[in-house]
Amino acid sequence: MAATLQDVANLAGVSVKTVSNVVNNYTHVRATTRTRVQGAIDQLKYQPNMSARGLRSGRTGVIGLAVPELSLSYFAELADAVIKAAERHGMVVLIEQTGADRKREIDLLSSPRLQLTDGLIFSPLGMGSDDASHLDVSYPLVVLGERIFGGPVDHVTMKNIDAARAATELLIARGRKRIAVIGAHEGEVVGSAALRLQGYKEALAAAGLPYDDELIGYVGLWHRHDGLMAMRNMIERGVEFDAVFGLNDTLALGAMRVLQEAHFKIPDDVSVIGFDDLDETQYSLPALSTVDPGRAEIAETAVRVLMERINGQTAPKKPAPVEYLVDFTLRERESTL
Amino acid sequence: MAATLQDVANLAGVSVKTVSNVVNNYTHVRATTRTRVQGAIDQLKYQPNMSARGLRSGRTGVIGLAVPELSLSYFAELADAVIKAAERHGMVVLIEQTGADRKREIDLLSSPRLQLTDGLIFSPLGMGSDDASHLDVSYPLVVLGERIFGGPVDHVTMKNIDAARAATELLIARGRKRIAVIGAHEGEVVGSAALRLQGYKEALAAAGLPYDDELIGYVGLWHRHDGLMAMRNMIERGVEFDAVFGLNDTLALGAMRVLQEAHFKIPDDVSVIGFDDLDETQYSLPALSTVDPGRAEIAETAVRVLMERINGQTAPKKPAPVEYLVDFTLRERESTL
DNA sequence: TTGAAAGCGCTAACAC
DNA sequence: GTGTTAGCGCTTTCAA
Repeated sequence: MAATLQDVANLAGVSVKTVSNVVNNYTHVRATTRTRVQGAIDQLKYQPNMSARGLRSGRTGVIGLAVPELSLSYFAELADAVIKAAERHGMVVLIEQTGADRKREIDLLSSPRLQLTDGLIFSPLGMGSDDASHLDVSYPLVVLGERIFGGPVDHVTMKNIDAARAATELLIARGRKRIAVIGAHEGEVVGSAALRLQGYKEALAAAGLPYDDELIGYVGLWHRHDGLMAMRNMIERGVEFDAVFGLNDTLALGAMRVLQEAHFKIPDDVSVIGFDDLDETQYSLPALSTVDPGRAEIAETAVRVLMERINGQTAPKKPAPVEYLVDFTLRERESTL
Repeated sequence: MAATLQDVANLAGVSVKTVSNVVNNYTHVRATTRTRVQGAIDQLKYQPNMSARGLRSGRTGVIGLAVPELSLSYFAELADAVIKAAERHGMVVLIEQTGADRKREIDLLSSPRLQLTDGLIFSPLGMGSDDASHLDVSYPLVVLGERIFGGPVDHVTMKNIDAARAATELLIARGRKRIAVIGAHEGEVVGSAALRLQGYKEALAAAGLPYDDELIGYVGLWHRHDGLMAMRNMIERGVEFDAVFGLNDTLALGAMRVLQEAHFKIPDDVSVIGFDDLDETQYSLPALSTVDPGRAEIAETAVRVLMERINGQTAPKKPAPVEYLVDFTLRERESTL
C-alpha cells in the first residue's frame, strides 16, 4: 500500500538511512543525493508512518486537551486557541471531554488513551484540592483553571480575584451600590466561583459597601439556564439590586434575559457585567461588559510550557512545578455605560 | 520506564503471547493464568504502547475531525457530538481547524498528520464542487455539509431545502408575507446558504407569495457580526418586512439584536426564525424559533459510517459512496408565536 | 557522506 | 492453552 522508507531507498538507489536523513532534514547529505531522494519521495508520494516513528522515538507529535465540554463556549474558544498554539509548535491536538465529572477526570489521567499523546493540557472542573495527588503523573502535564492550586504540576491560570475585583469596581464607579452576583457555588472555597466571589467582596470592602448574602445567586452549573433561574429566583424573592455581576458571560447573558423580561432597563435600571469575553458578548443587546481573562495567552502559555516539559524529559530530575498567572483586561460595553 | 509486555510476561512467568491474549481479552486463556497475568499487569501498571500496537495492526484508534473553527458554535456542538459518538466506538478524536480556507482544506486532505488517524470526518466550508476530486483519497473519509454533493466519498448531510421550506412555511402560517432572509451568499449555487435560500423560495412559491430580491440580505461569512450588519443595512435601506429568516441561528441572533435596537417588537412586529438549534437559542430574548437539523444524528451517522469503512478496508474493492440524509425538526419558540 | 543492522513494543502465524 | 518468533517502518549507533 503506502510507500515505506525502503521503497524510496530502492527507487533512489540509496540506503534507508540516507532517505531518513533527507526526510528529517539532516545537514550532511550531498545536494545531488538529496535531490534524487526527494524525487523518489515525490514520485511514490511517500509519507512517514507516524506509528513507526512514534514507536522508535517515543514521541507522537500529539498533545491531549481535556475539557469538560466543547458545547460550553468558553471551552470551545479555549480549544480553538490551544489548537492554534499547538500548530505553531508542529503539534496536533486530541480532545477528550470529561463532562466536568470528577471520576471521569481522575480516570482520564491514567487512561491508556493518553499513550497516544506526548503530554496533556488538562482543565478539570470536578476535581478539587484533595485530588491534587492524582496529578502526580509520569507524563508531561499542564493544568488549567482554578480547581487546584499548589499541585505537583505546572499550572496556568487567570487572575480571578483581581479581575473580579476590577469588574465589581467598575460597577461601583458607575454608582452602583446593591450589586447582585449570579453563579456562586454554595459553600465552595476553591474554583472560579469562589475566587471571583472573593474579588467581589474585596471590592465591596474597599468601597465601604456592605456584603449582603441576599444578593448572592447560587447555582449548580454554569450553563445559561442556571443564570436564568438564579436571576428569576432573586427577582421573585423581591431582592433589591441595581447591578448584576455574572460570574461568567453565559450566566450574565441568561440573567440579562430575565431582567429584560421583567422590564428592567439595562444599563439604566441595572448594570450588568460578565466574565470571559466570549465572542457573543459583543452582539447581545445591550452588548455585555465583561472581563477578558487572557484566554489566548493562557492557551499559548500552556502549550509552550507543555512543550518545554516534553522536550526536557531527559533531564535527570523533574523540575519544580511553576504557577503562571495571565493578565486580564476589562472590556466595557453597553451594559454598564 | 514504562512496563512492556515482556516485563509482564517475566513477572507472571508466562510468554508474551499469553499476556497479549489477556490484554486483548482472548477467550482461550485458563482462568488461573488470566488472574496471575492480570496481577502482574496491575502490579507493573502496564499500559499497552499505542504506537507499537498501531505499527503492528495498522490501526491507531484515532479518528480525525476537520472543521472550520471551534469558536463557531455550530462546529463546537458538532465536535462535542462527534467525540461522544466516537467514544461509543472506542475511538478518540483529533481535531483540525481549517479556518474555512479552501487551500488549507485541500492541503489537509493529504497532510502527513492524518497518518496518525484511521479515518477522517471532514466538514469543508471553502471547497466547492470543482474540488470534489480532491476527496478521492486512499483512507476512509466521510464528508459533512453542503459544499460537495455526489463526490467520490460517503456524505452525511441535512435536509437543507426541506428544513428551510418548513421554517418559511411556519412564518407564512403565522400570517407573514414580507419575509426577509439574512445570510445569503451572492451568486452562490452550492452550500448551505444556496440550499436554504431555495427552500425559502419554494415555500413562497407554494404560498403564492412573490420573491423580492430587496428582502435578501447578503453576507460574506456566517458570524454574528455579519447578521447584524446585513439586518442593519436592510433597515437603513427602508425595506419593509414582517419576518426574518436567519439562515443560521448566529445570524438570526445578530439580526434580532439590531431589530430590537430599532424598536421592532418580536414577534409582534417581526417574527424571527433561525437554523441550527444552538443551545443559546433557548435563552435569547425572545427565545429563538429554529430548525434542529439533526446534529446529533449527523455526528452518530458520520462516525458509524466511518467505522464501517475503517473495518471494511480489507474488502477487495471500494464500495460505492453513499449519501445519508438526516431528518430535521422544527423548534418553535417565542420569536414566532 | 553513506550503508548495514539492531531493535523500539506489539500482534499473529505457527508450533507444540 | 501456551510458547516461539518474524516483522510492522522507523531511527540510530557503528562502520566504512
